[in-house]
Amino acid sequence: MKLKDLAAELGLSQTTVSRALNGYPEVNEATRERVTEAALRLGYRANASARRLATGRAGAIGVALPIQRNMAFGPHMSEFLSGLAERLAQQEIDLLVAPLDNEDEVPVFRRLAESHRVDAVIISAPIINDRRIKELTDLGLPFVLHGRVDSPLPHAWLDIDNEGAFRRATAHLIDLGHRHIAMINGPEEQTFAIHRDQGFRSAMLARGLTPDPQLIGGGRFTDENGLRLAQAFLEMTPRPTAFLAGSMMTALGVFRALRLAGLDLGKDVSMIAHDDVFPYLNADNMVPSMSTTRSSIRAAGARIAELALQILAGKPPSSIHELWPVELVLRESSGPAPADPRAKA
Amino acid sequence: MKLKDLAAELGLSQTTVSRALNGYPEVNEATRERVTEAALRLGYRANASARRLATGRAGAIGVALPIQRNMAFGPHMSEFLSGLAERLAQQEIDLLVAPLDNEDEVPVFRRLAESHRVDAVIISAPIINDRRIKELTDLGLPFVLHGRVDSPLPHAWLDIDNEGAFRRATAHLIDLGHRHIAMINGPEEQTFAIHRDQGFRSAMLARGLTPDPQLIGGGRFTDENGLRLAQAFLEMTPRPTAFLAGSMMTALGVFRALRLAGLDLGKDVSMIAHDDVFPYLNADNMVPSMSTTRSSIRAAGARIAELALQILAGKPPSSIHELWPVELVLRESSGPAPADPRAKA
DNA sequence: CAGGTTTTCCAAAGCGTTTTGAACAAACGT
DNA sequence: ACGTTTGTTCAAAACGCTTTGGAAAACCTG
Repeated sequence: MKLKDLAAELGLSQTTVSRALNGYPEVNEATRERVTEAALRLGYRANASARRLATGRAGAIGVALPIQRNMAFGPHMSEFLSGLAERLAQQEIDLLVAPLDNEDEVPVFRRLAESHRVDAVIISAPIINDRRIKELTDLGLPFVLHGRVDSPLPHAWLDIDNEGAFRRATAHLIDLGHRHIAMINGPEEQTFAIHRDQGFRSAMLARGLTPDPQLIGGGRFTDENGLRLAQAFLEMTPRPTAFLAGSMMTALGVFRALRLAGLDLGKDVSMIAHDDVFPYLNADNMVPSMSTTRSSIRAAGARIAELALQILAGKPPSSIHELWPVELVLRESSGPAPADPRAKA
Repeated sequence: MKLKDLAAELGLSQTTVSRALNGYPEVNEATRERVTEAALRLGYRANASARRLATGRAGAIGVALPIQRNMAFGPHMSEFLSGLAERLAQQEIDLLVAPLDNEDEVPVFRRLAESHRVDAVIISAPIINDRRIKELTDLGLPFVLHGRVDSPLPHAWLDIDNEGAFRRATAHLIDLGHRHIAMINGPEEQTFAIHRDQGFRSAMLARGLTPDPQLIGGGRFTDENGLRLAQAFLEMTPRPTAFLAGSMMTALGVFRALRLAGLDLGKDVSMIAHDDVFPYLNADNMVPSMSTTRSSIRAAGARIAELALQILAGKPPSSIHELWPVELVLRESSGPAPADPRAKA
């Protein structure tokens, strides 16, 4: 069933049928109803490729999916995608997942752009001097950045306030009497990790404390990495009485390290972790329940999709900047520093 | 830069250039080289929409992404997608993610099919009497099923041996002396959960044991659900000395329940969990390390993409059935049953 | 070298939409 | 009554590719 058939069926021209279905004003309301009814009845739906060719719009938005083992964002990705897809579906815009085998997204985006496969792309997790900003600008492919990076080029971005979140979390731990706070950050080249580091340091310095470089580590958000770093930190003197963890996955690793060391979370040691809000891993249900800096990555995805649509509708990317606040949710894992913070393990 | 321009640039016809680029035999090898060189140099890439319109192929494969809070497969999805995307990228086939707001995939697939947006779809997690098999067959939209379900209609599927995996795991626990084994399964309407249940029961019955209905539960793969069920089971008399968990997420919940009950995993109580192999959550790094039935969901995704491509290449779906064996990996969490299995909590 | 094959290339006809430019009728203003 | 809008419809021209059906050129074969 194609447009031609439908038009013939109705005794109308293709033009009129097309316009009726696409909501153009210059068609009689009675005719429009007749057309939509027939389209529904006969199960007509415009061929996506033909429409795209005719309109010049791809009707799809691309997102690069890092597929390597060492990618940092495994569990986050599906939540983020859900958010994106949720919003795009309302507009019948497709979400195109482009796998990245090596870490270089640029040729992938070049291919997408040159073959007119997508109208825009979403990029995530910028590093310092991220090449993608420039390359996409040169390519003329609109994009929204999830995260934030210094760049002279105007571009749309949405980020959460990583700096503020970790500043507040750190300040809270200090208020609880903690002096030796360990920081388990994300991969150090990521700007969000840099921002978190800045938040951590500025809170420490503001209270006259010096961050201990021996208690600062970073890396992928895996349970393994959390375990390894936490174990190393617990061997240090003075031993940290509090941990900041960049993700729930590393927090799980810290959990285990504490357990192995026979330490009681929430009493001997405190922890605040960043929570991206996974439906299957709830900070509230942990034992003890986990204090977190919380921000839904799914909500961010939905909003980013919305922003991408706005850009396609003509809004200048340079006018799109959103910095989302992050909640600090205090639960059982953060408590007052123990009496003798220098106690050995 | 379009085909016409490129042809003009080379002093050739569009036909020849198109054929040269698409690897047709009837073009002089020297000409082909000239063409490919020029295409590369000038950054020409065929417009995807135009090509699709001309060939009638969508050049994309669809997958439904459940976006509801209560979806069962959060963390699995991104791994599975990675697998799919990885394989499809080699063929320059797009992966289209279609969000599902309600649980009914059929209208979504109907839309994809009618608008010729995809050439095939992947469906996952069948339930008993799954409507999708019939609907997709009626729609004429090729598909591969990830999972398995009884259906008179011929169709392609790939599944892991859930029944065998849980039979072996259960048998192993029985061999270790466990008599009261709790089962924390997936959502009961899912066929994989049914298969796992069958494996569990058959192993019990084979050794003359009766599964205790009080110790069998199911539900979504969340830490919360694992915690809740494990806590309930630990209150039963006789108390279970071993747990089977359907996923790493529920296993995390069981971990916590044991901890709250002051029980030592691997000594007081044993556990074997199913592991879909997440790069960010490693059974080996848990404390104690976790015995698992292991099968990579990413590998399954890659293979399923391959099968979908084969179907598009003309292979009959009815000839495509793969049942993957599941490894049983024994680690510290499974040990001999304690001396007095009837000990109260 | 005539006749037949094979190789290499091309013009033009699709693919199923949207969109442009125009046509026709009905309604309007004077 | 007549030009002028206004509302509604249409035929035909894109959109950028693939593919069909030939045709010209080059290469055999006897």
